[in-house]
Amino acid sequence: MEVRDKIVEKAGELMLMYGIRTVTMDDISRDLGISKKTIYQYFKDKKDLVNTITALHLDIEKSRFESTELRSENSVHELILISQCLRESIKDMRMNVLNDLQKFYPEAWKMFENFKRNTMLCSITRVIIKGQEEGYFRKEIDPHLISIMRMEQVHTFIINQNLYPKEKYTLAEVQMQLFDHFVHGLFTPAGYQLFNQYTTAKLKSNETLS
DNA sequence: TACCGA
DNA sequence: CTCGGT
Repeated sequence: MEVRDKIVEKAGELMLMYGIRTVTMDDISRDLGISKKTIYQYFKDKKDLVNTITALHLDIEKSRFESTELRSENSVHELILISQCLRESIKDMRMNVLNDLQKFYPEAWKMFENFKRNTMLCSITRVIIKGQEEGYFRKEIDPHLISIMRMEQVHTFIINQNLYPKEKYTLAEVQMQLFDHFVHGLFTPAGYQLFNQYTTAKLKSNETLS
């Protein structure tokens, strides 16, 4: 494996775990057993390294969002897959990391915002349109408006954790509630019925697992 | 590894 | 003093 890739991999791992500012260039080089000089042969500065890691991370995320269309049987199923992607990508984001990006790495933060406003938004908008064509989602829904609302809703509750009592709910629980509320405003009776088939099937498979 | 400067 | 950068 290329030295550059090792740097990106290790730095990304450390920064995801401990936050960006708490991981120093010394930490990264020590962990890899290389000199700082070597890192600076591949990256102009720390900002450059952070941007590279962010871009790579978002690239992987993007391909996950773009895979839902092929993997899904219908729009209701795809909506479930997209929400899984959403939850996964939330799980990967440590609040520490997002704050550091927002405050000290504005370029990388912009990448995140673009990702949110492009990839995630497009996925949701597209699945809503598909669902309307298939008769599972209500025609009265404006796909563009409602997908923006959904996106902002998800994001607001990540960024602003003091919106809900943290001792009472986990972020995952909050997001599940929001998802449930969202889909039930979206479904036609046929969509609702199909959705329940998926969720009860999921419960059964969980029972066999445990 | 030592060192400088923010 | 800490940490990015030389």
